[in-house]
Amino acid sequence: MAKEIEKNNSRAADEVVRCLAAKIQAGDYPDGSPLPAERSLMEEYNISRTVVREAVQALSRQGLLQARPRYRPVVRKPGYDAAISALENVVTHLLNDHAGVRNLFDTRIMIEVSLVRHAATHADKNDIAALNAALAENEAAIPDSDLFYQTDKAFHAVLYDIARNPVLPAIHRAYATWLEPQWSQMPRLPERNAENYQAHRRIYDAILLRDPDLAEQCLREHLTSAWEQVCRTFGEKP
Amino acid sequence: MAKEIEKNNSRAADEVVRCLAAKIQAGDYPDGSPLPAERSLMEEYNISRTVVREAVQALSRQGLLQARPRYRPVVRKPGYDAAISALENVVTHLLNDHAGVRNLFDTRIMIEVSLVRHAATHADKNDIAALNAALAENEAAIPDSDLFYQTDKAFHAVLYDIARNPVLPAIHRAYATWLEPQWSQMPRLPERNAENYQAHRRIYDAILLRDPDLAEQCLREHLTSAWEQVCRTFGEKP
DNA sequence: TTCCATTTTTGGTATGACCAAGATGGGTTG
DNA sequence: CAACCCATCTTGGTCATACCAAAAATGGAA
Repeated sequence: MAKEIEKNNSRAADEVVRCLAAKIQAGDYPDGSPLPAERSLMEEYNISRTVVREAVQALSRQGLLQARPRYRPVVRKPGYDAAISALENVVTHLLNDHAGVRNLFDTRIMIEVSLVRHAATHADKNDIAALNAALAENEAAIPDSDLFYQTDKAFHAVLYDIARNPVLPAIHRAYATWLEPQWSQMPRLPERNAENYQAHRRIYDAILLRDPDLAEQCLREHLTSAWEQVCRTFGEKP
Repeated sequence: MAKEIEKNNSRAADEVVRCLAAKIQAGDYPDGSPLPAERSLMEEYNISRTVVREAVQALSRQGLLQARPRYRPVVRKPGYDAAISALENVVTHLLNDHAGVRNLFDTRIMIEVSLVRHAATHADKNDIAALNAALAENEAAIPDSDLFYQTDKAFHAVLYDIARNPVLPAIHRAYATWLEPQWSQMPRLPERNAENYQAHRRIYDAILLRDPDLAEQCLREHLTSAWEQVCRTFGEKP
């Protein structure tokens, strides 16, 4: 009851936001369909267009709507990727300094260490097969740096999939997106690719051996080496 | 050059957003100070108040401004907590179903496992002392469930601090915030507190023994038990 | 100096208008 | 008949203005 009083404290748009969000989640309106026109929402809720636009803007910034500039906002049911995309702007600021990148990269190391340990103890035949396939494509792509980058991501993606937690692949995509600028400026050489492939293979072998400690060690060496490469490229100290 | 054309495609507010964001990051305007009044921004940028408000809303949703309903927006330099708070709304939706909560909780287990393993191998004297102190307060709070909850969080917080990565404490606060609703509905009994305290102690002991595997096992048992408690409370299957 | 009442400032909302770019529909053309 | 093009309507983006209520500033009284 105190709650209503607090909320009464201005913010007419908030109620509309909640209502629309509820409707989106309830399936009415369906995912992928355009939102009703602002002018019709405005009379549906008995509010001014100002408020409608504020609500729409809020929802789109939350990732529940995809609002291209001149087009009708499109409903996008909230997924883990939507959550991640909400972070994008702030993360951009945090990545402005080297320490920020380092901190983010450290969390990636931490997570991937967990993933390979988990894989080394829990991976089933299908997981192993997926890793193997990714590894093969990775090897085949050594001469083509662009393609190698894709297969590199794909190999790591398999690791994120093994845990069967839909949050993790979203996190992986986030890392890939956020750290992309760093990577894209780095020189890409086939010999470097071969090195990375060997690292992937060692990780894979350790998982096959069901040795989490070894897998962790290999993964750490792999990512640490990648980080040192980044530092050399940007002339920063590790 | 194509970029300008794309951006010219509407979005007058975006430029203002970028400009204001830059000024915030540059220190002009200083952190914690209120933003200029809308009407003055409006003449500074030669735009209508509509656009000013849109920009302010955008910035506040990104966490660069803290905009209470009726007050002047306050500048808040982007930190890791700001990033997390940007997630809040979407996460709320994701937590609507049991599976979402489970997925989130699993990531917490994963992260904390990494943390205790790290602590077991790298914690220094100060870290141990901090853990010890948190543990003592935790024990003392067993009879008082509210206080126990605080000290419980504090104990886990120490774990998040040991890795010396500012991202992690922010993540911890996020978990605490997001999972709070689940916890707050659970019965809090001193005997349950005592159980949790014992679990904390076992984790601490394992860290003291420098045994990452044991620490991981204790942590897993602790969190798994907590999860089962949640499931019993809400009548869900694990 | 402290405190309260008044005035000013400022954020929240409503209206109405205009523009330009998408969406629509009907007529023309191959 | 289908593909194409232009006139038109629709709709999102922006602006200007006005009003209200709450916050902040101000000034006078105790």
